[in-house]
Amino acid sequence: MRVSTRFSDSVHILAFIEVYSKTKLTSETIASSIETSPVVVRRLMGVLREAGLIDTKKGSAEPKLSRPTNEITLLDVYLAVEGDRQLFTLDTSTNPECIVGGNIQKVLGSYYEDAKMAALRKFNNVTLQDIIETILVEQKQKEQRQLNK
Amino acid sequence: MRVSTRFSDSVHILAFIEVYSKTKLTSETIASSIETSPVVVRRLMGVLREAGLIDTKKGSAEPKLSRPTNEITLLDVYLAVEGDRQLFTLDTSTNPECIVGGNIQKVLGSYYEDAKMAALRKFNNVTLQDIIETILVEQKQKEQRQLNK
DNA sequence: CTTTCATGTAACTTTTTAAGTAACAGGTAT
DNA sequence: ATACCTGTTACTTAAAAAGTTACATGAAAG
Repeated sequence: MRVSTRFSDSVHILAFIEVYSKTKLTSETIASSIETSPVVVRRLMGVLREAGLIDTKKGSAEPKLSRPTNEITLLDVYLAVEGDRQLFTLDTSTNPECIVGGNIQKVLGSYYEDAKMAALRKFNNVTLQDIIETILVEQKQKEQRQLNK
Repeated sequence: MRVSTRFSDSVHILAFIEVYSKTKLTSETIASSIETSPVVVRRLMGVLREAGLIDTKKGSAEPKLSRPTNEITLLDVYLAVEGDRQLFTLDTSTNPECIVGGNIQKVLGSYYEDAKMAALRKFNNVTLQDIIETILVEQKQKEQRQLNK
């Protein structure tokens, strides 16, 4: 398949809404930062709205975060857009008559779960505030490097 | 895109080779346990061979593990088939002129790396021997449940 | 030594999933 | 009332992996 960038783009949208909260936040504007189409942005924002992460009003370009940035974690965003889709993909059609084929799904699946959980725990410890603050620090460094030239 | 089951299928192949080491191990036989085509199996086995996990001989249906099962980890298999592909996908085309678009890749990317590393560390602690022993225990439980009916 | 069977590999097709595009009904606001 | 924007549907395109076909070449048994 085409690799999904929905998680990545959703974090982008949330960070953008916060960083540019003083400006006009049309799906067009946000799309130009992500370099995608406005429809893709509106679709993702629909998902984020349903997950209770943002508030939007039809017809009006004023999306707002539903909670402070330090109360939104990467895990919240991940779960909003990916749900409980498996992270490592099990082959779910294996021969049940075979010792290996008949048991590997359950066995491998549980190790996959452990690994996924380890990753999601990391995401639960990172907030949107962390992301934004780090972005702003990176930006200042970048500007300083420009000046030093 | 279609979701890849290569990691899953590769573990399947390795476990199958060990569990059924006394039988004739054609790509056809292995494929019937995975419920896929022999070509897919041969392709994956090619990858596993290049990664030094199995030894095969052209024309002869006698694949062998290159190392004992307790010296092959899920991480070895994962790296063999997935390489260092990103686990969580960054959107790599964002607007560099924007504060968010210009920095989010680096920032999010590093959190993605942390999460991926946490997952891979789990995989590095699980050996093929663990997988096989657990499969065999599951199988015995299954057989016992049959008898109790 | 030839027949049978298997591997390794290339080329092509199909399937799947998400992104991109077009269109539009219905709010919002000046 | 006019201009703009969202939310949503339907359709098209793109990308990646799996499935399929085909075949050259090696192995091994009679």
